[in-house]
Amino acid sequence: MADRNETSAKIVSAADTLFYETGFEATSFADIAAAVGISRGNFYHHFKTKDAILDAVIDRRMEATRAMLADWAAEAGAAEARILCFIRILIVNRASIMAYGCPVGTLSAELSKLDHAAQGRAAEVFALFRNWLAAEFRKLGHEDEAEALALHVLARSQGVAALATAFRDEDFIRREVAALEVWLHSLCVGQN
Amino acid sequence: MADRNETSAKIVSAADTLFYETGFEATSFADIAAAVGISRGNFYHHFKTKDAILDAVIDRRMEATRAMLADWAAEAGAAEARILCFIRILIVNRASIMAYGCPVGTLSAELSKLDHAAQGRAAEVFALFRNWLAAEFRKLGHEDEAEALALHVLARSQGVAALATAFRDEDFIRREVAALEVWLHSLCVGQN
DNA sequence: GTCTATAAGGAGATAGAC
DNA sequence: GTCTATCTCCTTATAGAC
Repeated sequence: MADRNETSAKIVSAADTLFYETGFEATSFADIAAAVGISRGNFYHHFKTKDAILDAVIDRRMEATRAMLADWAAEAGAAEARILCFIRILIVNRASIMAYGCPVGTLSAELSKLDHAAQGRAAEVFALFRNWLAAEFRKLGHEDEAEALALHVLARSQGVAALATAFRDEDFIRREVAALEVWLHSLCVGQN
Repeated sequence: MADRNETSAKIVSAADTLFYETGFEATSFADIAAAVGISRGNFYHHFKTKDAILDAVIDRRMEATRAMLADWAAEAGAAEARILCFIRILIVNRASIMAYGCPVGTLSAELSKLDHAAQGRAAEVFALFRNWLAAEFRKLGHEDEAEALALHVLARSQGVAALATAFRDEDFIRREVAALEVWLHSLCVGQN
């Protein structure tokens, strides 16, 4: 649906980046068209409205997230190692996080303020992480608290991203990631 | 500076609310003028540019934050009780946080994406909380870690606000606040 | 200090030629 | 499938009457 052809895919890819780096509202059709290298007129052949592009961008992010979570499940053997993959995105993506925040959290926040129809779909990207993390915590033996633990990790990582953007402090990111690793390990002792 | 007269103060107050509830970029002069009940023309008599209103709004938030922190310092005796005042804003303001997020964090995030000149001033509101919290942690005897602990509490509360907005989950807020209270108390044992 | 009227430009969106 | 030209609406901002 999102990648009917090459030009459509390029548009969605450029919109994805621009929505992340400058925001949904602040990104104009002209900006996306310029990034792809097509005219504004041609643009409307592929997407009728700005909301249609947003839907395609969220589709793209859903797919990319599913692929990333599947990769982590394939690479790392134990649940603790898999959850560590999630926590360490903060380190891997620290440069873009300090500049633009978390793509999931900032889009969700912006759409909430705009009272946009797609805010529920944006939260589904969050839900993908939440459900994946909860499944991993269940594997660690935390059946009853799995959902709460998943939300806790998600919240900690969102908070780190928010402050990292405000203060541009890389040491802070590393400190918080280290603290999260200690916290996670304390949950695994004797249960892994 | 911000409240030269009554109309100016009304404009800044209305802009403060609108910037929070719908975002800086998405709020137009017409929106603010309509909220105050004045014409767009009159508007420019008080503020020449949109950035000038933003500066005044940040000034207003800085003042309001200083006043709130001073109140907490006056009300609550021990450092633990004061820090609890901060943590419990999440409960007190849960309705608006679930709808629009944290006013400090969401403005900071939006200005970062816009690469706006005022993003540093928006981060100063964060710094007000950080410095105040750090001072309280020092009183608890955590001299060396005071800054790190302050950033940690700030990050936890930012993360809770971000996910509360995405999932509109009040129970989640209460759970995380309870966890923060336990964490804080563990830092106070034998040192308060 | 407040208003109406209006300028100048950019936004989303459309029509139709090639 | 891509383009240019255009439409309409809304934005920030100004001019000038009262």
